[in-house]
Amino acid sequence: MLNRVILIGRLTRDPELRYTPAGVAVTQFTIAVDRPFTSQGGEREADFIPVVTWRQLAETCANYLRKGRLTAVEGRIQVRNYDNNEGKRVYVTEVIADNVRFLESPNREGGGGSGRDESSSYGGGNSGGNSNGGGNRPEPSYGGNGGGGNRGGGSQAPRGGGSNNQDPFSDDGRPIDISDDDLPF
Amino acid sequence: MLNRVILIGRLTRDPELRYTPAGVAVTQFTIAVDRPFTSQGGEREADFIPVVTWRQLAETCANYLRKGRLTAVEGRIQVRNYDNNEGKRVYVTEVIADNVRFLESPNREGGGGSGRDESSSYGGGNSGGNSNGGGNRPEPSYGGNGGGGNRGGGSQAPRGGGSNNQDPFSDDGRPIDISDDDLPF
Amino acid sequence: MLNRVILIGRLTRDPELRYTPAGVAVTQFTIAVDRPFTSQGGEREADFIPVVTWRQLAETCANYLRKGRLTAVEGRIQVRNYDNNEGKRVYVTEVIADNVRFLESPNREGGGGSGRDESSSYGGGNSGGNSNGGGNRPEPSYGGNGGGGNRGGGSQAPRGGGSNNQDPFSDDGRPIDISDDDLPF
Amino acid sequence: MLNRVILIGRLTRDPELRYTPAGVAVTQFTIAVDRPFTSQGGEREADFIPVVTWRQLAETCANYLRKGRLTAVEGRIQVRNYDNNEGKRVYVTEVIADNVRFLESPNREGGGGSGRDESSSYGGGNSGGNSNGGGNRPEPSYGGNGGGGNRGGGSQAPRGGGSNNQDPFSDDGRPIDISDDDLPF
DNA sequence: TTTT
DNA sequence: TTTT
Repeated sequence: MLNRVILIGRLTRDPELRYTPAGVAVTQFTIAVDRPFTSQGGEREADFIPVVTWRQLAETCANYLRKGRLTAVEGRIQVRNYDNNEGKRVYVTEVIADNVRFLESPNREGGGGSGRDESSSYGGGNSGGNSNGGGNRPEPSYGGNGGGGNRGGGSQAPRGGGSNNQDPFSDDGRPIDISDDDLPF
Repeated sequence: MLNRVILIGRLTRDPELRYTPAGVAVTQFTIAVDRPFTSQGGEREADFIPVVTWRQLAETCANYLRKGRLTAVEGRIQVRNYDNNEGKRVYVTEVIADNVRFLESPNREGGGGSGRDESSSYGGGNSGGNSNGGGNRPEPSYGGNGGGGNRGGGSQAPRGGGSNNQDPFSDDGRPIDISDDDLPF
Repeated sequence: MLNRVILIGRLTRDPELRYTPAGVAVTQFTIAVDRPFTSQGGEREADFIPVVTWRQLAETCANYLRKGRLTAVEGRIQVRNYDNNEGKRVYVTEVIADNVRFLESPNREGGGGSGRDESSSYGGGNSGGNSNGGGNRPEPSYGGNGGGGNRGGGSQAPRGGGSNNQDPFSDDGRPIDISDDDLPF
Repeated sequence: MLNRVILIGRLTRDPELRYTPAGVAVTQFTIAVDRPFTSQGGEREADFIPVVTWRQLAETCANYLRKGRLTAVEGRIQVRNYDNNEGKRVYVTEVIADNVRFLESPNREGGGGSGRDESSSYGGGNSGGNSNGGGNRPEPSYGGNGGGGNRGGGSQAPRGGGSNNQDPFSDDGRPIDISDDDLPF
């Protein structure tokens, strides 16, 4: 009856933008949240928490978030389940975000792409960007059966390079050519 | 770097109290949290979210929470992983609670046990109980590899029936005789 | 850039429904939230936190909340200020709620009105009602010094009579009806 | 019974460190949190929310936070009241923080002090610092109507002067020279 | 009294 | 001005 999550952490990879068969944008990424203590062995540990965003927020996240970027996420915990290829029920827990805050500005000098150097200095400041999900609509579903998630290389998720344009469709933005079975959610 | 969850929902079963080999109390339960919308088919859906509490809070939850009870949980998301018997890595997501609020008072007239009638009328009011976890200590670990979790019947988790005693040790409270392999986390 | 509050407490009075000059519904109430510790004198203390809801949520709160009722509130902190009659700036801090959970069902036997007996026993269960604010729109303002919205006394705010339309307590009130086989744990 | 606040915003000034008569550290600062919408006049607005931290967390905040810095704050809402010099009751709402996250590292090139240039570029990255309050202890009080708090001058409030011990960042941070009469709490 |  |  109440389900609220707030996380601050860093993306473990570039976000992945997909589209449902009906053309709804979905972006998935994982954020690493350091635990507030060290393990018994003195190790610094983190939880790796999968995050899903939908529609306009999905487009914005795909355009402006990158691996390593510090990010605040607000949403709710969702537990999906599906039967895997061995007929065994698998449970997947994700945070469905309705608000994402970009706590670090992108590196304007640097080029695009997921492999770029993240260590160069900041030219501007950290103004921080904001992005809100819509209202309280349910998210579209995929019809139940989850799946693998193809993670090939390349530029499947269009990203707008260093463009200043807030329009998520300023880059190609068309549905990617992957089968529904590859959708990881 | 920040990881906060607040849930309100109902227990799907009575909580399960266990002890680590070192004698630390751990209580596990699942709360069903209704989603704020219905599915495409108009169905009322819920997320079933596993919750873990430790030490004193574990004892209190085991003593005062029961199946169906409305409960508020505050904590953080933790993602554990272990390799299952087929050598495959399994990820388990849980909420590690440090604050649990009992939003419904126990039924004083009713007897104890997990099968009792929950529908009888309230004699007093719903004053609500409170229980806080300790500080920011790390939780004890089990050494990595999860396992099955024996869920036999009966009264493995001592529960104090309708006793008015706040002391979680008013019932026997001694470690239960189960092997570590039975620990569900 | 992120502003999130979650409170559970009891109404100190019946909620007050007003309307802006433009006819927008606003409901104000205060919830008492017990502090998690006692004062140095061993006293049990509480914070009295003003809450404001708008539009549909305002109507629902006015209809279903009453003095003493246990309630969960989700929203954001807002700090207004205005110049009082002495020309001094006054700061007012409120929680603008976009989600309110009714954690106690109304007493169906009892009559309406703010002075009714709250001590009678519960007939059903506490299924809990839900009510969400709309999207992310800004709230209408009063033009500075609060107030506005005239209403006589009496029954302008219909209060949940037996109406079934959007009654958050219209469901049967039993714990969620799911067979054990559906439970994923 | 539950009272949780999470804020992300920027300090409007340098934090102010004080000590209670008993020698307990208290740091006060205000964070500006941009509202998620513009006013009817298209203005970008913010809420200015006072934050209070105690003990070790107070020292750390005084040492490492500065005006303009992006910060995450976790805590609870507290409403104090006292009678002012005209015998009128005044209510003060603050967030008592038990967890503060430093989302921007200090400017290593720049000098210390509250008037320094904040616009120069970052040399490193934004690793972010962390600081947790203790457990669930009540905060020391000032004896009701604010004020008080004597402390000698000098270096009781060291501000990281080069010390390396648990310094998330390091800058100059000398004690502020303000009389006790200026204490707002 | 306010931050970017 | 405060709730249980």
